[in-house]
Amino acid sequence: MHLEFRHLRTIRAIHQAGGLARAADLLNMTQSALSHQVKGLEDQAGVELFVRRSKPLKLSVAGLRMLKLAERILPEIDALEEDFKALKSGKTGRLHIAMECHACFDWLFPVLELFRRAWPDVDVDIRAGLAFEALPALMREEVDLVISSDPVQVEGMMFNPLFDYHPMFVAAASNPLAGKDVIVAEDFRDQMLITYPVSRDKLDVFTEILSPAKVEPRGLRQVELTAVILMLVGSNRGVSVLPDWVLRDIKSNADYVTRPLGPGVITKRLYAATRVEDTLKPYMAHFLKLGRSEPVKLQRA
Amino acid sequence: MHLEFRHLRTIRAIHQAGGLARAADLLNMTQSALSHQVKGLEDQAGVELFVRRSKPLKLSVAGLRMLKLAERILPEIDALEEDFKALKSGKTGRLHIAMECHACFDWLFPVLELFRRAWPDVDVDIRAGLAFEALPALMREEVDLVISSDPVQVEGMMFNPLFDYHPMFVAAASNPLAGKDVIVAEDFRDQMLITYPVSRDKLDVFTEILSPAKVEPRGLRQVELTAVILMLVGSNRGVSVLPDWVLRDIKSNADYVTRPLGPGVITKRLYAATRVEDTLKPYMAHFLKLGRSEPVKLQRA
DNA sequence: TCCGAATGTGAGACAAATTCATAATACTAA
DNA sequence: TTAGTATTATGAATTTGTCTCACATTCGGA
Repeated sequence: MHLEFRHLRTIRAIHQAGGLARAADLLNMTQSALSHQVKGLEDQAGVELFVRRSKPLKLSVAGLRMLKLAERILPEIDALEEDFKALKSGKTGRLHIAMECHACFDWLFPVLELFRRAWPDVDVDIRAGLAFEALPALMREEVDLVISSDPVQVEGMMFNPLFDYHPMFVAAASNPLAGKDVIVAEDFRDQMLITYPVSRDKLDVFTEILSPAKVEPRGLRQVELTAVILMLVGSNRGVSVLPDWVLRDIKSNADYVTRPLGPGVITKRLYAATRVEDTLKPYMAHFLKLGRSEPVKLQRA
Repeated sequence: MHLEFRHLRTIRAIHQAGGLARAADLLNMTQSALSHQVKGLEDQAGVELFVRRSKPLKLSVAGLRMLKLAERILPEIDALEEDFKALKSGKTGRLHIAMECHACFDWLFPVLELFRRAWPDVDVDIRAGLAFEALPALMREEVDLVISSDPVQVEGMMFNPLFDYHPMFVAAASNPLAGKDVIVAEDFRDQMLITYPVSRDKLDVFTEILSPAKVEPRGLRQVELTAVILMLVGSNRGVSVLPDWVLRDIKSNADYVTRPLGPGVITKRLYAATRVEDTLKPYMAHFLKLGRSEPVKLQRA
């Protein structure tokens, strides 16, 4: 049975119009075409859809069954078209974010809260699973935005700068290094270093300080959660290097000391990588704007 | 946007098969045709339905939205086809009955009870409203069966005989006519006659007795319900003529007398009129069988 | 950088849907 | 009944759309 949407519309129109000729008008086609179509449909279905004995053509039992289907399905099609229209105009869409940066939760969450309120119809998600390669996933449209501090030139991708930050040294107030104003690579030799569980090329402390100086810390410990890292640091089980925005809460805490890394001032920039065709979408533009301004405000607060 | 079921099937197949070429196999068409179709669909929708960057073609966000629709709608289509198949094989259908015979409730109800148990999927109804013309309604498929005792030759209709009955005279035991063994037309001259509220040509007492003899009863009273007629007769407010099956309950009641009409024995036959094309449907055949056998059993009980 | 697999393109064949003109049929009102 | 009107059916020609075939293109991995 070769049913088509056309047929459902026909059934509905004939029912509404109460007759074939009027229905033909409704559907902008000739009465003849409708007659042919109806006949073909009945042949296909092998069932009489209409009562032909009476002149203003009327639905039969089977026809009514089909009408019910039509009235259930056709609005769904319209809904789909509405959704597509919204998609095209950018009112709706998907914003699945992959973070290459563990500590980014801290500012990303407040930003996403603001975003959700402005774009309730956009499907938001964060993929913290750093196991997979974020940029290829972005290309494959498995995610729509990647937070990263390592911009690369890739066709079809765009690295939108968000804000600058400084990797900061953090240790317990009781740690001997608390006496120094600036921490340099050599200072790590006697320390247990606590980092997120990612490869060294994703960790500022290695890329900016230790690797260039070819210094290896006394020991290394990998911890998932920022709060746990701070706890361990607080009890002097090790030291760490974290973005400054993470440390705003403990700057005024007497148990900790935070120090800039040296010798020179180290500044890093965070980027949001997107597919070029997405960059112009209104909700994406809005998210980028929030991602530029909000974290800065947070740092000041 | 010119969506068709074909497209929904395509979306689903591509998702299932995980690629355009494999999907083409699934749908028994060339990969080329699918490619054309998909392109056309995307043009129509104005939305990218697929991620083309990676080679085994994959659904995009919009594509997934459409997939959801497909998975909701396609099973419904299948269900419809199932229903139609069942309709064709006659498992399901409609049996709306019109009665030209008021008293038929008495045997029809038990018959319908039996029928409902055997054909639960057939939509059963009785239209007692005798206001409308039953046979034209049958033709127009407003009803599917007409109980009648006046067979007529009509193209496309069939009068299936059910059973024979005898119109019987009934009166109060105190009525003078109780003394007679057989009641003839002249006997009605002094009586108040109680009938159903239908035209004379539908009443056995007129068609069989009074009209031929050109006798008019003393008075006429029209009452809707059989039980009320019997009540009035019991209190000797009038006499009546009813089919014998209605009177089986009062045959043994000392308040009433029932007498045959004369001079000759009067036998009438009840028919079930159907449209010829319905007559072969299994459920219809079954109903006719029940209509032939059950009322006879009832009369004996 | 090359190979193989997967998708895209264009022309022609074919099927299906539509239209126009007209016939057949049912309803309505006198 | 019957004429008149409204409604549906039919047939042939035309248009539209979809498929296949053959070939071009692109992508991903060795």
